[in-house]
Amino acid sequence: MTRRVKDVTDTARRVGTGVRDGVKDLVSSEDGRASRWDEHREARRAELVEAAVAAIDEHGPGASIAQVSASAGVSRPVLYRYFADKDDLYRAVGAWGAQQVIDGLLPVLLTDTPIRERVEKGCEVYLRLIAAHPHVFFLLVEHPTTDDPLADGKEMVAATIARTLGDVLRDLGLDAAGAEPWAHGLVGLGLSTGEWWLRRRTMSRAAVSRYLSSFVWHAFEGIASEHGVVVDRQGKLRLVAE
Amino acid sequence: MTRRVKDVTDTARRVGTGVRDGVKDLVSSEDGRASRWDEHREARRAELVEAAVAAIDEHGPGASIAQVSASAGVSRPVLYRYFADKDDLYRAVGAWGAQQVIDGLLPVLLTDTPIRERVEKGCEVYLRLIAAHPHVFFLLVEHPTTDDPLADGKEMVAATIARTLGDVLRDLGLDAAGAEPWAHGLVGLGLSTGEWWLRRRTMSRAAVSRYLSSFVWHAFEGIASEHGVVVDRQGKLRLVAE
DNA sequence: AGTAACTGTTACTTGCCGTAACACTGAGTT
DNA sequence: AACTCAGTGTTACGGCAAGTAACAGTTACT
Repeated sequence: MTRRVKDVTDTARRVGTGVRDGVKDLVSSEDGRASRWDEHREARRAELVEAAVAAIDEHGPGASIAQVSASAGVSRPVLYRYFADKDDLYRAVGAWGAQQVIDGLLPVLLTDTPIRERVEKGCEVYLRLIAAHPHVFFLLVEHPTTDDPLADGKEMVAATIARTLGDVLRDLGLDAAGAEPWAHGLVGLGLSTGEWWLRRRTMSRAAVSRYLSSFVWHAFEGIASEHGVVVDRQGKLRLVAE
Repeated sequence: MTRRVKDVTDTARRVGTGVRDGVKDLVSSEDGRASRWDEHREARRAELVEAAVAAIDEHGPGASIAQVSASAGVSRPVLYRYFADKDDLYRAVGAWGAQQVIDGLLPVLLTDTPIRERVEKGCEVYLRLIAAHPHVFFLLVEHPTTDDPLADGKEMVAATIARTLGDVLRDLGLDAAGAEPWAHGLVGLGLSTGEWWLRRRTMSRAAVSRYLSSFVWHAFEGIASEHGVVVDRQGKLRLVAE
């Protein structure tokens, strides 16, 4: 797995004839032969990511390209049409996993039940999700982070959390600079706790979930209250005079 | 980097003649020609780990065996006399880094200044340490975790924290089962926050340190107080009637 | 009809890990 | 003093997995 960061659009370039690179994006001069594949590529990429997920489920996070392509039922060069290299493919898998987590988590966090309940439910959901694809989860953990929040799984999740957390803080008129470090820290907290749990399995999901959520919750509440924000009896945040 | 876990003592076995495996550890029958190297091996291993650290500092966490051996001034096969494979070597590097962290952290955490101060100081020290060898730190982050707490860096730190945290909880007569998940979570929290900081460098160390320590501190205090343990004015823990 | 952008293949190159085979040194054994 | 064990080190090889080249077939737009 190389560390080199490649432009995601390389895939397109690799195939291009070079002739069509000049004045090209004028609306009328579009060649239908070029554009008709645009959505197909996306679909195919997604399909191959699914195959990769299956291969990783089966062979572990170190699954080779050969195993992935076998799982997709094609030969290896095909993969290289859609992904610049192994790293690119595995980053896409990471993004897939992250999306799963985000999709599972956001709805839970954005209800208007008491905050602590949301945190507890969120942990529960999170643990359930990672247990569904442990190997993919390990891949995500181990995979080197890139700086691109769109490509890297951990970054995707962290960015999402940072955004929503920042919103909350700003709404309360608090310093929002902490959103980023806290979000990344939170992600790490989840990753390591999850990894420990999945590897050891020495504790029920419910139990880890309680420990995890109490960690998160108390950190949140403590920080809030230090800045004059308390949680009232309905479980809502409220700014009180300091 | 293979995932296979190898017995650390393989190195010794690989060289053994096979004849001397039977009744051997009787005190008198020791052959001095065998034993005289025992400490030397340790020393050499440590020396090679140092070289690996230097190579990683220079070439990044993906440094090849060739680069490490070059940095040590020897040829590659030499490395394989002391380390079963690349994974073994890099695990040793991880252990080295973890030891740095533990050595730096424990003295700070075990003073008897107010607890919050210790946490803050600890974060500060931690961030300073990882900034000294960012690439080694990244290696540690990415390196797949093994189940052996003696070999894996993250596990080493987590185990240490789990032990001391467990002691504190037991002293207070509280449920200590949370020590493990919390310790691992704490490690992840530190790893991810550290990684984010080192990669982006968008915030001063002092600032991250404050955010990190407030996260940790409030989690700690909140959990404690939920179980009837408060922090008094001297910053000491005190069990109060519930 | 012609062609652009795919579908896919087999066979190759390259890079790096890990090992084999061999020569030398120096302290401990006999 | 002769022997031998556990080291020191080398160069050269084998093998696996990533990534590329080169080539053949298909389908819808021009």
